[in-house]
This record gives sequence, structure tokens and C-alpha cells, in this order.
Amino acid sequence: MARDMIRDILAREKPGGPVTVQGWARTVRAQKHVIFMQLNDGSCLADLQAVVAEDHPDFAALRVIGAGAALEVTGELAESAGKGQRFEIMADQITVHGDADPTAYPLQKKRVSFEVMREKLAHLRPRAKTFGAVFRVRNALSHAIHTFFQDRGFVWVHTPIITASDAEGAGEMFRVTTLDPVAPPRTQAGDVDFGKDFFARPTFLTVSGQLEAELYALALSNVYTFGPTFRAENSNTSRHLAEFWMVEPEVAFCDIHGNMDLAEAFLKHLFRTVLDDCAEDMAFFNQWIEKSTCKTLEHIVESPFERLTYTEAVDLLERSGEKFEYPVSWGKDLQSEHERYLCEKKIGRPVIVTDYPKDIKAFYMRLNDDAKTVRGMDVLVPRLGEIIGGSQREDRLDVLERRIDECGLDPSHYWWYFDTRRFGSVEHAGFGLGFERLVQFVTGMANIRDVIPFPRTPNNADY
RNA sequence: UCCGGCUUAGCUCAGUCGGUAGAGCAAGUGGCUGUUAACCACUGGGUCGGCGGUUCAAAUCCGUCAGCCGGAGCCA
Repeated sequence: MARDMIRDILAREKPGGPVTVQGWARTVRAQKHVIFMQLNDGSCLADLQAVVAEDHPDFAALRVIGAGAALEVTGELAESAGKGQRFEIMADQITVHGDADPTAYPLQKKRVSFEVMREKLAHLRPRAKTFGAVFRVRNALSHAIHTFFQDRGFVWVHTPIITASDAEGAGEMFRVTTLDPVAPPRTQAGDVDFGKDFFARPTFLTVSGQLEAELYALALSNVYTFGPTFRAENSNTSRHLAEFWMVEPEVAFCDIHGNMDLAEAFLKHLFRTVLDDCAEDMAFFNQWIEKSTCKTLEHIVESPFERLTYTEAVDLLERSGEKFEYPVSWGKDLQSEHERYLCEKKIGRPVIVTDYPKDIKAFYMRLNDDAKTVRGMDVLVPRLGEIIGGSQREDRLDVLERRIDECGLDPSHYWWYFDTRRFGSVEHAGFGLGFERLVQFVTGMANIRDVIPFPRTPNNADY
């Protein structure tokens, strides 16, 4: 008989008919005359209860089935005689595909902290309710990202994982090499000779696909990247990973205003989609993980985003009378506390701050006519602060070369990037979104390591 | 990487003044009216994060390394 997914069964209007469910036992409650088995197959948060009556030929053997066993149950779908669920299966045929020794299986009916699941049980944690919900929502967000861009005619560009450029000079990079680490070839000066390495030059794992995405935007007009990026920073926080996924749209013939419109529509689409399509999982997060998450997302979807220049934002903060741990002054980057004050207390909805001082932003952002600020933009949301960072790019060759020089970067690494400003340059803009931070924000999960299947952090790559 | 806290049974934790270890949950066994993290009774379960030091004696004091948590920096 064909398999029925629990999600589909629970969506039925009426009981009746034989069904076959394949899944894992969440708990088994064996009584003298009846056994209740709670089954989950990952298709949704809810379990389906299988009822084994006393006259079942295997009743005695089935009493000792423990949590974690892989089971296949066929039987009539009935209206539940007990409270707590609409339907249940009156088990007819039961196959135990794989038992789980209860003295050894760690996910028993008890609370296990996220830390333990992450450190000792990362291989089994997708079977826990919270992680099932996290990874279904993560999937829904990935899908929504592609849908948003594909529906608007954007081309998904697969930018390289291995790169020779150091992008924006932002962050330590992981070196990629096939040289013998014990006895690498040396130059006459005694340095490691990367000319003899696999690519005949030093190479690294990418820290951003933005520069490559710009090349493709200046040919295909609307593009986006969505893939893994790597930072070798020794960051030990609940918001950083050494390997994470990033979304980076890039649009030609577009200035910073078009960029802001895109970012606003993008976030609203993502939040609307999870609220609609992941209602059961989102209700779970709202009840157990972060009590304000659904309200916050609804509020963002319904609110027009406020747009302020950095100079206006600093002015508002200075006049606010609010005491900040870090004082505000023009020229310094906004701290998380400033960002949160702006959109939570002062404005009361998402805020996009633009036109930052050039000295606190990257070389590729377009210089304004005042020669002091650049066309960068940060999208700030309640509870998190910055969720998106982007800019209109510097499209003038002479200004770009000057900025590279000012930032102390080696222009010889960027000859191909300069060529796009030499041949058919046009204004263009884009932004970046850290995917795990998005998942974190939507689910309310406190630690970023719990929203990626296999977190990579300093001293941790066990699974 | 910096500051602070923490690391004891499978899990969550207690452990006084330094005298060699305790609870709840989970598990096992038995019982049980259709249960919902079922319930009731009993039972088993420990290299006190690693290494080193002080002491007659260390879970406890000191040093060091590692990890986790919170904050900061870096950033996404």
C-alpha cells in the first residue's frame, strides 16, 4: 500500500479508510489492554497516534517498542476516542523496521537542552520537535527566496566557492591548498611557493559572491546569488558561523531607491510566506521559543518601511534624550542599541538608514556628491537590528580606483572588476542577507548554531 | 580574541567549613479503567570536563588547557 504522509492525513476532513503511515515513535504508552504509539514522519510538527488493541497478535512484543523506533503502521483512520487529537489509526499491520534500544536512545520523553543536542546529538536532533520545525521553516524560506526572485525574472548565478580575490577585505579567509602542510615548496626567499599550488596562486573559500554577481548583473540585468560563504574569524557568539549561507541580489540600471524598494518587498514576501505556509511550526515557535515572533513578522509585513539618512538618524538619536551605553556622534557606526532604539521606540516599524560616512563603509559603495558619504543602506528591524546591508555600487572607474587606494587594497586583484566600469558601466545596486540570521529572526531561536543542520564554528566540525 | 559565569548519573541540577556523592526526570522490572511529557511501586546507574599542583585527605583550594553560556569586538 502506498505511504500516506501524516501532514496529509491530518488535513483530511473526515476519518475513514485504510491508511499506511511510516515514521518514528515519539513516545509509546503501553497499558494492560491497549498501547498508544505516537508517530512522527517529519512532514509536519504534529504526531499521529496509532492504537494497538489487546487482541493484536503481536500485542506483547509491541509493548516493549521504545521511543525512536522506525515503524510502519497500516489500519483504519478513525475519529479519536480520546481527547487531544481528531484522528488516530486503529493499527492492523505493524512492521518494526528498526528498533531503538531504550537504554541507549538519548531522545527519550524528557527535556534535552539545545546545547546538548548541538554538541552531543547533532546527528539525532532533527528528530526533536523544535529542530524539525526549524528545518521545515528554513526550507520554506529558501523556497520563498527563489520564488521571489524567479517571479521577478532574476537569474540565479552560481558564484564560485573557491576564489583568488579577497572580495572586500572583510574578514579572515580559509585558505584552499593541496600543498604538503609539513614540507611545502619554498621560493628562494624562503616563503611558501603558492605558484606550485593547485591553482598556481593563493586561493581561498569565498567570503561573498557580490563582486562576481555584479559582473553578471552588468549583462543579465537582474541576478541573485544564494549559496555558502565562509569566514575564518574567531567569533564565538550566538550570531556567527564559520560557514553560512548568503543571499545577494544585484540589479543593473538601479539606484539606491530601487534597491530599498526591492529589499522591502523581499522581506515582506518572506515573512508573509512563512506566516501563511508554516502556520503550525510558527505557532510552535511563538508559544515555546519567542512569544513575539508572529506579531513582529505581521507588523513588518503591514508597515511601510521608514527611510532616513545616516545624518538624520544621528540627529534623531542625539535629540532623543535617551542614554546609550555607547554615545552617538556623526562619523561613528551605529551600535545595535541605536538601531533597535530607532525602529522599536522612535519610529515603531522597520527603518532603512542610507548615506553613511564613507570611512565606515566598503570601497565599492557609490560616493555621494558631498564626498563624505556613500550610498550604503542598512535595513533595521525590531528585536534584531540590521538584517540587510546593501548599497548602490560605485560605477565610475576613476572614483573606484581612488577608493580602492584609500582603503589600502591592491588594485591588481581587481582588474576584472574595473573592466565592468570601463566597458558599458551603469548605475547598479544590490544587498546581502545572511540566511541563518533570517531563519533565527523568523523562528526566534536564540543561537545561530541551532538553525543550520551542521554548524561550523571555531573548534567544532565533528559532524 | 577580550571580560564575566559555568562544566557533578543518560538529562536538569544540589553538594555547607576540604573528610571520598545526592534529588527529580529518563531508563529497567512489576502493576494499571483510552492514554496525551500517562499514572503507581520498586531497582540499577558516577574516572565530579582534561592535565598538573597544595594537603594526611580535593567535586570543593591554586595553576593551566578545552568546551559551553552571557556580553563585547569583528561582521552576515
